[in-house]
Amino acid sequence: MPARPLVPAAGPPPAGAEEARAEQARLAPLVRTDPLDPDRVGLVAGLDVTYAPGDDRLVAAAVVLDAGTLEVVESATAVARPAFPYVPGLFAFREVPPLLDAIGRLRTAPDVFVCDGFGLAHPRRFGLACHLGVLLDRPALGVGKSPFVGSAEPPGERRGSWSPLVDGGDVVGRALRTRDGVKPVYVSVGHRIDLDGATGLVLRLAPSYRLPEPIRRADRLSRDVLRGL
DNA sequence: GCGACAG
DNA sequence: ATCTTGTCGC
Repeated sequence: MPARPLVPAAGPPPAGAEEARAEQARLAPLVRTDPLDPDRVGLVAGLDVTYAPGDDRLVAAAVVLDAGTLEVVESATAVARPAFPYVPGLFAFREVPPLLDAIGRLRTAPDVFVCDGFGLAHPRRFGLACHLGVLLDRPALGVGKSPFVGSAEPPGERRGSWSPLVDGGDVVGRALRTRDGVKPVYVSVGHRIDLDGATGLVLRLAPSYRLPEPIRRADRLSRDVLRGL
């Protein structure tokens, strides 16, 4: 028998918001928070999607990097049309299908998936990073550029400082300073990783810029491919 | 009821 | 997300 494929077969998209929320409720209990040592991570995949200004085309990119050297090992892209509108809280239904498409074209199996968005820092505790992580059943984390839910005190000005992101009494993530004096990023657990592990890994992946290198690479690649269409 | 709301 | 140049600061 063949091994379980890295990427599961895509089902039909939800017919509407109600159906999408039901899907989230069904999958959310599957999220696991496991300790993960950032220093034991070998390969990471950065994920991002770029949208065409005029028409409804989009490009999803997955770029695999060596977590130690931050060198690109491999990358893949997928061109698609969004199968779901943008609705805050249902973001994953828009981006997960094309991202799975791109991930399915990789020949390596990354240890951790780094998503442009949130995981548990979500109104129903099931953001993009949780959704993708659960479908793949692989470790995943989310990095957002602005807070989505909850609030956090400004972390210290030095790189590495962080403060808890709290929503409804839950710690759902961290505001993390990746560069001295620069606006923090917001880190949250996606799946099979804990908040300490996610924080440590993001710091390791962002030695010189605000955003982790895997996300920067995926962002650049998806833009470049879209420009060439 | 009103405003806010990842990308 | 996307439409967009130069400019200030390290």
